[in-house]
Amino acid sequence: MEQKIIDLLKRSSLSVTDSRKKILESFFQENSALAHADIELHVGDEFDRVTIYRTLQTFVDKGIIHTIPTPDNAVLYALCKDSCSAGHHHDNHVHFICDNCNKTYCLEQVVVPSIAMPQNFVASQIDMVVSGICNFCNASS
Amino acid sequence: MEQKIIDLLKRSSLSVTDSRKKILESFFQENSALAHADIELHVGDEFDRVTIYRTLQTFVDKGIIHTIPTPDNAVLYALCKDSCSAGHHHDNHVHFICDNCNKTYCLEQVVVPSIAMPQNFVASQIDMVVSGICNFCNASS
DNA sequence: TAATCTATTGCAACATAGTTGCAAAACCTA
DNA sequence: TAGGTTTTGCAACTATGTTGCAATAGATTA
Repeated sequence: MEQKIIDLLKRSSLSVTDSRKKILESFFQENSALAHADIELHVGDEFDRVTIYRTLQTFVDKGIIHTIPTPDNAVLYALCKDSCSAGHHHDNHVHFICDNCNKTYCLEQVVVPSIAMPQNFVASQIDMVVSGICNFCNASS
Repeated sequence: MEQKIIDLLKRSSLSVTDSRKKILESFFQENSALAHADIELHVGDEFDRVTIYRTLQTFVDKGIIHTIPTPDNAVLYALCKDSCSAGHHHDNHVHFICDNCNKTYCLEQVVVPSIAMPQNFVASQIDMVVSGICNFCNASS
């Protein structure tokens, strides 16, 4: 784990610092998307609020994580797959928000469908967010 | 215009007040989605910030407007079509954000496609936000 | 592994967005 | 137009996010 995280940071040409390691660890431990507040909880008061904001921004810039738009306008972050690179995200998958447990997942295997646009509209990016009940909540009820 | 707005308010069993009229007017004048800040600009300092927040919330509750999730997590509001009613929105259309003029439109004629969900995931709502260049910006370049 | 240079962090202060309680004002009904 | 009810404005507060700058930690090279 520790080594995997260090490798990822080096591969992204980022210096390996305690806060970056701890924050990345949060993402590897949870397999769902995290809000800034979730991360603050996870790392405790070991690091400054500002550091977390800046670290998340750095990770987004480097293509390590991507943001997810949600209907209630909370900012969520999730790990990118390997195909993402700095400044060029490939997260064309659907995001799923569970109304029950409130977790957000990347449905890597569900690709956003292409749609027909009206005359003279040109699409460059499509975000698709589905809400409902996730597999874990369905299984446990 | 004035009468159309008053009718809409009465139909929604809301009392007809100056702020509600002025805020609805903003939506009818602009045919794109509006952020809280846009509305504040439009109505000037005639009404309190808090009143605008509360009025928008009331309109959402009554099915007069709906919110639009955006990739940069700004809250946008747009008029609902007649098929919307209190507590029950039918805005299953695609939303479009222009990267050039930065306006957001409801593409009423483009319906969100249904997608196949993975085992045990059940979808109840789908939001689809497309960004790119709108017809107006394409035509004028 | 010590010296140095650069990148990162923490602090403080600030900016913006949104919420709540309560008294005053506006609206609706009869 | 008098009454009760709803809406508004004000003030204060919370949450969220940003910026500049000095101190610190990480990386590099000898």
